[in-house]
Amino acid sequence: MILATWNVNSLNVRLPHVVDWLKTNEPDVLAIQETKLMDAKFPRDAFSDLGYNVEFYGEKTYNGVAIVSKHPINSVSRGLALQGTPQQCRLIEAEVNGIHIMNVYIPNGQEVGSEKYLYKLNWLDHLFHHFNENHANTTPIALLGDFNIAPGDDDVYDPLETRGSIMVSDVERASLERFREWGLSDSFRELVKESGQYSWWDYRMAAFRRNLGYRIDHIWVTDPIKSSLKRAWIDKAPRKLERPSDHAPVLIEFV
DNA sequence: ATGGTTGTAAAACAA
Repeated sequence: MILATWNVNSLNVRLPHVVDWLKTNEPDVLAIQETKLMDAKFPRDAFSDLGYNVEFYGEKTYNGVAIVSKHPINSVSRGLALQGTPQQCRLIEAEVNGIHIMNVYIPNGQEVGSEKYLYKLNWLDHLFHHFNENHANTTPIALLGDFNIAPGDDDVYDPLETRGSIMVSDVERASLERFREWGLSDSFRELVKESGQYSWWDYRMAAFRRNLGYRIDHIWVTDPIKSSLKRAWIDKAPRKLERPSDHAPVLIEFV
């Protein structure tokens, strides 16, 4: 079974890339973030024409998530309610092949200490409580998506230059570590130990060409999946295309 | 510290 995650930064613009990529890679499940599409405008047919089912949760201009799957998508649930703030479309979850798929677009946070940063930490708190209340770490769960956090110093191009900044700060990392303590493992790091492996490169400063990246897109899994992991990789090919997303797909294979 | 780029959508804002 192959699970994948990809922040496409506008499904409208990226649909040709996504369709080509699905044809080439044929994952069982693809979790998409930043569709930036209202549900009424979601290109469902583009996926069904390829033999994929799709469930989505979107809004105008920002955010938006979708689960694409060869298999039936059951028990779909959308959203994460935070008191006092309007809902943003950042979470969609479902059962696929006996696996609980949780597709997240964790807030970027903009700058450490900003209002958006506090929202990011608050959102992570709510996500963690949602885990504690609704799930057991003995069941097959994949938490995947754009986490907007580089878990370790090997996951960023320059740990000294970026130290303490957004996606790297100790507080963000500590918030994410709770999920590890709860029973999730970073599947990529279970299998790949090298540094310099990134999933996001800023559009600016020729960051991709210079490999000035961050590994912020993740597939974190519980032990039933971890114990059968075969492969984990980042597919940089779509990042090299004309008009690419700033993120590359991340994949795992397990039996 | 600022700026560099892309997407949305029509001037900023988010990333």
